Amino acid sequence: MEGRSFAKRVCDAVKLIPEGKVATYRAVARCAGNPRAARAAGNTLHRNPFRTVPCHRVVRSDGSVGGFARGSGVKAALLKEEGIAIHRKKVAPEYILYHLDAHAASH
DNA sequence: ACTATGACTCCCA
DNA sequence: GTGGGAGCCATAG
Repeated sequence: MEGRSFAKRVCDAVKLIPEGKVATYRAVARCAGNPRAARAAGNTLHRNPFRTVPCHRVVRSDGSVGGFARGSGVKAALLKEEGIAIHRKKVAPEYILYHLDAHAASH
C-alpha cells in the first residue's frame, strides 16, 4: 500500500464519489492519507490527464466549483448534468460530501 | 537535493 | 462579499 503514490490514492478517493454528489479537495486529501494535502491533491488532478476518474466532482471547501483544466465552466456544466444545482459557481451544501470513504457511496 | 508550481484552505481587514 | 497574505504539500523540473 505504501508503494502507491499520493496521486494514486487521490485517484482512488475521487472514484468513490457517487454520481450526483461532490467532495471537497480536503475530503479527498484526507481519504488519500493527508488531511492537509488538499493543495497537493488538486495539483495532482490538474497535472494528470485523469479521465479515468470523475475529477469534476471535486470542489472547494466553500462549495465553489474551483478550477478545471478545461475551464471551470465545463466543470460546472458536467456537474449540472449530474443533477447538481449550481448557483453562481457554487454547489449547494447538500450535495457536498465533507467526509469521503467507502461508506459515502452507500448513504 | 533544492526550487518552483498550483484545480487548496484559513484568517483577517 | 471581496481580496490579500501566509501556511501546507506532493510533484515536476
